[in-house]
Amino acid sequence: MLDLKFIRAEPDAVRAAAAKKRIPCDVDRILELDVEVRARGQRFDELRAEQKATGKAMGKASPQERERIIAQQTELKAELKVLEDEVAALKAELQGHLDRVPNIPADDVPDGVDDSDNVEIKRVGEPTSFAFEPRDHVTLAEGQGWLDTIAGARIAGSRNYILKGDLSLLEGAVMRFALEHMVERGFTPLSVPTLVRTEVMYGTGYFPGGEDQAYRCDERDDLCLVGTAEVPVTALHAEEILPLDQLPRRYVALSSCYRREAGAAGRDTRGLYRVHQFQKVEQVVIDIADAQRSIEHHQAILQNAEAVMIALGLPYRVVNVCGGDLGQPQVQKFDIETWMPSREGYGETHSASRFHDFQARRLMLRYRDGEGKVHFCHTLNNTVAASTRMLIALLENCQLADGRIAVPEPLRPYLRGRAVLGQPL
RNA sequence: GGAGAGGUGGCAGAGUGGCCGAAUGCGCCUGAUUGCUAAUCAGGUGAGUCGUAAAUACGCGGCUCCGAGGGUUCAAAUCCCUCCCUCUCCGCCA
Repeated sequence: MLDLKFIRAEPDAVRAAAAKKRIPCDVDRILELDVEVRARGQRFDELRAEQKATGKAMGKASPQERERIIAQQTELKAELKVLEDEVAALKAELQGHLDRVPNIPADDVPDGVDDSDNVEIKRVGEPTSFAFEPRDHVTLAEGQGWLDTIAGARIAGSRNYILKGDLSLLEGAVMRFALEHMVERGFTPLSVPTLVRTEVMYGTGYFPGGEDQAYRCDERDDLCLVGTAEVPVTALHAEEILPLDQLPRRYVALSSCYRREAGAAGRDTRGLYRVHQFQKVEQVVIDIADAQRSIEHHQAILQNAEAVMIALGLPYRVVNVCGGDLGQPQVQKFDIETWMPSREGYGETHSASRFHDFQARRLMLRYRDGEGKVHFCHTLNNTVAASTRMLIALLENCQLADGRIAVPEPLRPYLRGRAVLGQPL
């Protein structure tokens, strides 16, 4: 959410942002409603002041005066009720608009419509070359008896899967490696709820707009399954005013992630690329409202993830996500895309976002500066490792000619020292 | 899930219809005093919003907020209803 005062002062910046992000936004209506709400709000405040002042005289009034006052107050009350309802309706409409106003993208966010317009800014490693015909991750995993998508679908529907044996262990190894990698870098590990109140989905900017992508409980419980630990972790300090000396906060959390993938029917149906449930290690930074500091954090969390990829020897590139592919809340987003031989291309494995105070404003996540003034924090987050897409990259890039998998050195301690997994196929 | 007790400012804790945005204590800030520290004394110390103003500064003024939302009343922290949360006991259970 943007500051209404900012929208009032810089309506053209908001219009430009909406255009760049291809998100509809009726700035004129917002400004109209803003004027109306304030005008009627002022009138309401005046009447209310009158009501209170008169009411206070009541206690000391004589019986005759009381009758007169009550008559006067009854009239006021009716007028106030009408005004109050009007203001409430206007505010609700205004809030409905504000909930959908996009955050302002950074100047160096490229113009573009969709992910095909994202701009590559860095490439590390070369696409893996093989002296043999490489297998895709499904062929490898099924060949080794490590993957059962038929049973997954029978149990939980399409886009669900069962990892077995060493692939299940490899998943654990990657997650554990990623988690410890971040703990070493000073991030505080958290175990968090993945079933959260709907208001938390709203606070982090997933709602309104992302309802189709999230699983919700039925009306008995006002809860949703999160698509990422970003949601509960960013909301950890909601409604708080953090002391300056406790910032920045750096958190890392391993969690299950749930995605409905509505609208993706028919896309990436084979294998583990697009699934309803996976595990992910996520990093979140909360700090003061300073654009430059946020940029530094953004670079830092990007590097934290890149270090994982480099340690695992996986070829990847970094893209600067274009306006049309950016979500409503982000100021800027850098995706890491990892080489996936079966796709003969790079596939998104990480997403590093910075939000300025967009999430913090909704979450009422604030801090007190050196002068005692209260501000909304800045928030950022990035993937460290997402299980299924990481497994695709590992299986396909680290496969040997005989269908076994060479384990990157950093993962071996989590696999009892084994350097190779599987049997010759 | 059943029974009971509660949710008030950074914390503790008063307040059962108007004089309460809220006693008191602790903490914190400023000043006074004091070799230093401690102690003592005086004053101050929530968030938000609207207005005033050259100003997102200081100040001044209004309004909102006593878990959330509704209701009763001329008037609600206080009475009623619903929900959320915490604690105690019982039941169930990984």
